[in-house]
Formats: sequence, C-alpha cells, structure tokens
Amino acid sequence: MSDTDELLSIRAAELYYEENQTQDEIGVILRLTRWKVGRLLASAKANGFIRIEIVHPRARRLPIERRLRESTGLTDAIVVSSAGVSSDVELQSRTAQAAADYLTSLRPIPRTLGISWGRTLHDVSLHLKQGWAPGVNVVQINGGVSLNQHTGTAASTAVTIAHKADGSATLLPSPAIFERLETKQAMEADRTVAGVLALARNAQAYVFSAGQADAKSALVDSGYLTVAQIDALVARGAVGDVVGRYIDQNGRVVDPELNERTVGIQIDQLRRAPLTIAVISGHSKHAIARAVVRNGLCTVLVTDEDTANALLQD
Amino acid sequence: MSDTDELLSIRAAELYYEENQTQDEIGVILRLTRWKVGRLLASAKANGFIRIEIVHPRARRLPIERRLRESTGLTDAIVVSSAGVSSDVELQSRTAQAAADYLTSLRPIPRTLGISWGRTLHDVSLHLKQGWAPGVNVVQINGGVSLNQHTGTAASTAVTIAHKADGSATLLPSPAIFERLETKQAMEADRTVAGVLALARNAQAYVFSAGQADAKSALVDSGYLTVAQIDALVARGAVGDVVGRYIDQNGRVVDPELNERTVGIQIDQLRRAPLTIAVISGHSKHAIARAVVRNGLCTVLVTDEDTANALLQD
DNA sequence: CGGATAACTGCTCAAACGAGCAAGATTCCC
DNA sequence: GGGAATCTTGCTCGTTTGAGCAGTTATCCG
Repeated sequence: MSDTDELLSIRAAELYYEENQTQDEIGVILRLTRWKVGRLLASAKANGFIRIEIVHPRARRLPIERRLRESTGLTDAIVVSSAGVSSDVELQSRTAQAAADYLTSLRPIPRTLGISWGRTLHDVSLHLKQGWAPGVNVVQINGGVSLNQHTGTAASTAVTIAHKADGSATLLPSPAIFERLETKQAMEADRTVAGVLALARNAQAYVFSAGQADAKSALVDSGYLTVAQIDALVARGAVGDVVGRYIDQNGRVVDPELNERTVGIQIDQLRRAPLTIAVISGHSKHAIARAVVRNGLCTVLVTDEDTANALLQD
Repeated sequence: MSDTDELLSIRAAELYYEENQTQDEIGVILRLTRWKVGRLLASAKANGFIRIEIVHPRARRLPIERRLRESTGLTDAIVVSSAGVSSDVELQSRTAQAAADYLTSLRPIPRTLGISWGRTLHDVSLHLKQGWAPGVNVVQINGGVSLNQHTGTAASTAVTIAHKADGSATLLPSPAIFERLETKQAMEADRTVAGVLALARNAQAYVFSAGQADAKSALVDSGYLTVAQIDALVARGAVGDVVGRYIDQNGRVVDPELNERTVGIQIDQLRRAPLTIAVISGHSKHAIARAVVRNGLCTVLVTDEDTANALLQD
C-alpha cells in the first residue's frame, strides 16, 4: 500500500471508529468512493493499526486459546485477558474465576473430582457459585496438612468446593512430604489413607495448580521444604512442582528419593488421566506452565494471556 | 443491565471482535436471537468494555479535538494519539508532524507567517515536505541569536520552513533578551530591525510553541536567563514562556521589567491576531498549555492526547 | 517499445446490521 | 391484588457493508 493510502486509511479509521461515520459519509469527506473507504479500513485492520480490546475481568482471548490448542494438543485452553490488569494478584483472581466458570460448565459433570491445594485452588473454590454442580465428591489428591498457621486452608478448599456443589469432600489426612520413607509407607498402608488414595486415583477429573521452584513456594511456606532444599532442586533442573512433586522442563521428577517420600497421586497417573485441568497464572509460573503443557501433564489449561503468549513462543 | 447479561455481552464481544463471527452465528452459539446479540454488543460498547485504539504515528483523536474546541472556544484543535508511545520525544515528534500537516493543509495559504524558535518549531520545520506551500514569507517574531553553541538553530528553522515553501525568510537579527533596556531600545530603533518587527506584527498567521518555566527552558540553555532567574519567575507565578515572555496562569506577563527587555512581538499582539497556532506537547508543558489556551493566546492548538485531556479537566 | 501480468477501481448483489415498533413480560406502588 | 408504568423481546424495513467481478490502469521485463 502506498504511503498516502496508509495515511488515508488512518484518517478513515478515525472517522469510522471514533466519530461513527458511515463509509459513505467518510467518502464524501475524504473525496473517495465508499468502496475505496471500505478497502482502506480493511487495510488498516490488516496492518494492525486498529487495536480492539475487550476490557473486562471476565474477558477471554479466544484467538490465543485456539492457537494454544492447535500448537500443544490440549483438548481445551482458557485464556483470560490481561487488559487493564495492574497486579499479578488481580490476574490470578481472574484466572481462578475462569477456572470456576469452566468447572461449572463442564459436561458431563464428574462424579468424583480430584483436587490439589494451594493459593490458586483456594481462590477457585471461593469463585465457585453455590450450586455450581448437583452433587460432586471432591477428593484431595496430595497430602497437605500444613505444618504451620495455614492449617486448614487445604481442607477448607476441598470442603468449600464440595459444599457449593451439594456434594461431599474426602480429605487426605496426611502431610505432603514425610521425612522418612518408612513412615510414609506405614501411613499409606493404613486402610483409611489407602482408601482415599484409591479414590483419588480413580477420580473422573482432576483440577490442580502448580508452584514455581523458588523460596516463595507453598511447600516452603508450609514448612515441608527449606529454601536450601529448593535451591538444590533448582540446581538439578527443577522448574516447579505439580501435586507436591518437583519436575524439570522435560516433565521428569527431579529427585526420585524426595518424590518417594511425597504423599499423593503420581505424576504419571496425572499424565494418563483423561481430564486434567491445570490452573496456572502469573509471571513467575511461565516455566512450570511450559513444563506441564509440553509434557502432557494436563488436558485443559486455564491461564492468563501473558503466560499463554509465553507458551506460544516456540 | 443484569449481571448475566453483562457476562453474555462479553462473550458476544469476544466472538464478534476477536473471532469475526456474525451476530447471527453468535446467536446460535449463545442461544440468543440475533437482535439480542446486537443489543448486547451495543451495551458492551456503551459500558466501555470495548476499547478501540488506532495505533499509528499519524493517528489523531477527533472526539478529544471536538470537546476541546467546544470547551475552550478554539477555532481548531489538533490532538495526536499517544497510543503506543513510549517516550516524550516520540510524542513531541508526532505533534510536530501534525503541526506540519496542519500548516500544509491551511487555507487560505498565509503570505506572511510569523514563527518563534525552539526545539518544537525546529522539529516542525523538519517534518514539512518540500513544496508544502507555494511561496510563503517566513518572519521571526522574537529575538533568538543564541549565545552559545546552538547558534543558528533559530535561523535555520525559519530558513528551512521558508525554503521548503519556495518562499523567503526574514530573520530578526537580535538577542532574545537584552541586559539593559537602553540597548534594546536602540536596537529597535534601527531601521532594519524596526522593519522586521513591523513585518512580524503584520503577519497573517503565527506559529509558536511555549516553554515550561524550569531549568530545562531553552532560554536557560541559550544563556539568556540563569536558573536562579527562572526560580524567581516561578516564585512570582510564572508557568512558562511564550515568544520569550514569561506568563502566569492568567496569561499575564510576570515580570514587566524583564518583558521590556525582551525583543519580539508582545503577548497582546498575539492575542489579537486572527490566526495563531500554538504547538505544545509533553507532560512538562501542561501548565503553560493551559495558560495559553485559557487566556486566548492561540486560536489553534496542536498538542498530544495527554495534554489535551489535562486541559479538559475543568 | 510492447505484450504480459499485476494492481486498482467502480460496480452489482446479497449478507449483515441498526432503528424503530408493537406485543408481551415485569416491576412498582398504592 | 390490580392497574400503570417500565422494560424486554422479536420483528419489519431501510441502511450499511463486504464479496466478487469486469473493465481499466499501472508495472514489469524482455
């Protein structure tokens, strides 16, 4: 397109989008036929001069969702817009809301829903509406009795999700990580715990988040791991954790010994499940999000625009 | 509008603006009639959820221009978009380009054009195209032989503008400010200088910029004023200068004695002229822009979106 | 220079859209 | 509880717009 046509297309766009003139009226003003005006407007769009944004907390980015599905093989992708967002917290809240919406519209409704715990899942539970589903059994899929003041947030997440669906919650009454392997094995041998784990393994759907591998991880916060231990994991290639298990960018468990002492379903069980919904948002989680998606650890991803764009850079 | 309608309007907007579906198709997807979809889209627009931006260096903001004309009584206002601009320099370049465009399209073409000097006007001169007008006599309206290395930029501005219009430039060979009143009066008594000043007073149109009242002013840079003198002017209410004369927010000369020693046309002559084009851009110039516009020192304002919005806050 | 090819222009025609209307639903208020 | 007022809905009709096409102009390349 010639230089003067480019300028004309801008003038036309101003009149069309800002002044709400018809292409006919613009034609009169710019001394062009209305067809020329239509072509100029089309070229302005094609050249990316026209930027249309939907500014709303519930806005999604459908084109990015589509590209994500196509490039990763996810069965579904939910990408919330980050237009007009100032903080990571707000972005995470939007993502949690979108995850709650997705769960609500999920068909068929899963009878048993396996969930992990953490800030994100808790956020999702709060965004669900009372009666979001008619009777769902929620089961925890990894250990999570907190060692410090946060006690109960893991349980409350499961209970809230179940309660709002007029269903029941099955809690996994176990720490996330044991210090000694023998203790963990003894725990798992217990009939009650074994029953919960069996239920978790047979859930029809899973919802989980992921943590980045750094000092701000929930596992550090809860006292299961020290900052030094995290650093050692990072040194061995860890990018973050999924259901309490640290993985590298190839989706492999970084520390098999630590992994053995971790209570909950295995990474491979997640990988084999037909419906696994990962909810991952925030700038610090791009690496772990990539690891989860690239290695088939989830079939559905709920995330934010920036994380999604990072995943598309390949 | 109900809450669920708001959500629907966002879903509809996503499909309409991002996926290019017709309202009919959206109706099928969301199980609504196409009229309902149309109304939802209209409400999304009305609620400001749809933001349309024209991202281009030459883009203007026509609605702001109109509001500016209506609220200030300017005969014309040119407001350049600041969408996608990262630096003040870029914004000023856009504004200068717009001023050059405005001059080029000006009808009737002024035979004599009075101009000030400075970074902005120089920028305008560079953006003008060769042959922008068929013969214009450009005359300097304030003194400006620089005292330091920048010598010649004032003259080159005038010469460039004239040259590109196949016209002639009449320079005002005088300092901007004299130290002694007597010297200034002697200078003005000179036949040549008096002739230039008379020409300046009778120009058919004026183009000028304005400087903020701080240490970065061109008058400090050129060595006519010290930082201490500027501070004193600010203490007396100065918000900036126009054609070398410092004014307060009411458009009045702050220091009459200094004003007397300043060479060039008077503020009042500017105020009485039928066509005075002020080119003012940048975040540091909001105050002086307000003073210029509110007190009728210009009939046409060329500025940026942010400055214009600041002017509309009243 | 000239023939082939590409780009552009103005048009017809059908799809898409918005304004306005009348019927139906809902809310309000006494 | 009922009547008035308001809001919502699905529609008709005229306007606005985009797709596709044929005639024209510009450009390229031997």
